[in-house]
Amino acid sequence: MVIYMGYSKQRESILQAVLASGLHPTADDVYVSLKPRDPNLSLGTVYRNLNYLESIGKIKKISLADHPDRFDGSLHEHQHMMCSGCGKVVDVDARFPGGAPHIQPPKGWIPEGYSLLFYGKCACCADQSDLRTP
Amino acid sequence: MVIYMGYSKQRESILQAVLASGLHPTADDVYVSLKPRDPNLSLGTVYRNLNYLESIGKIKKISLADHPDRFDGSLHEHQHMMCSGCGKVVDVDARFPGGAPHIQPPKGWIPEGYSLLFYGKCACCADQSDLRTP
DNA sequence: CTAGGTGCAAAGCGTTTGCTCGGGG
DNA sequence: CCCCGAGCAAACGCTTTGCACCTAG
Repeated sequence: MVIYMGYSKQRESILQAVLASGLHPTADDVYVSLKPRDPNLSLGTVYRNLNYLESIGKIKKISLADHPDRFDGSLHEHQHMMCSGCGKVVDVDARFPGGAPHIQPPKGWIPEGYSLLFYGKCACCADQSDLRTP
Repeated sequence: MVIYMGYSKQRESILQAVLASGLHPTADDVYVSLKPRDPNLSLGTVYRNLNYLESIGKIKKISLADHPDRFDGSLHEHQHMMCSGCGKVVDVDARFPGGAPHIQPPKGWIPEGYSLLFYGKCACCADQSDLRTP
């Protein structure tokens, strides 16, 4: 069942790849995972479709400083934590004891939202730091 | 008075340019602002020094999705709001009624911090949207 | 004298885009 | 048939880097 218009085999499998992976794949992750089954697939197509799928709200893009963007098929409100070592991203659910972050917008500005990203070291990158600094 | 070791005229003026500008300049902003007084200055040097100054904690880097990084000479705890139109960044002070954002870190992860960025439309970009969609 | 910084230019990376061809409806 | 979308490769914007020269200490 195709829910959106503008069908193509590639678009379908790119969406499925993001939904299936619980790992917030990068464009290249998606490309690499699909390439074996579809040897003609091109990276440009992956980028185009990921952006398209984001624009129609079927997936979300996670922009990360100094790491390639990642994509997320989970549309419910949640936050992410990124490993500052390897760039891996996991879901976390944040508690805001006093409500969501809020500011007094500067004069003349129209607030649109905020982005909140936690960062830290994942288990395996933490281990590596231990080894390097014994 | 030179507070840090490893002095150079360029490094000094790059630091001063960031401190003097209240506008969270990009590397290129700094380059353009200094070029007239120092025609031999190269963009690579600006990048190198901005990164160096950040690494020793004299300035902070603000990473922004889809816009060049910006640099901030204000070291006190504060937040930023970025215009989704033109990329301009202003300081805002966020109030967290119940304390700063907090999460239960995933098993094995070592939390390091978080980044919080508000976004919206600045006065002049908001005006332009009004004109385009009357 | 020498350690480190500069200037320059080229390369790097992730991402986007122009063009032509192909396949779905 | 027609049009959207794929494939390919080149271009893009920002940033980093290799190398030879220069400069502060």
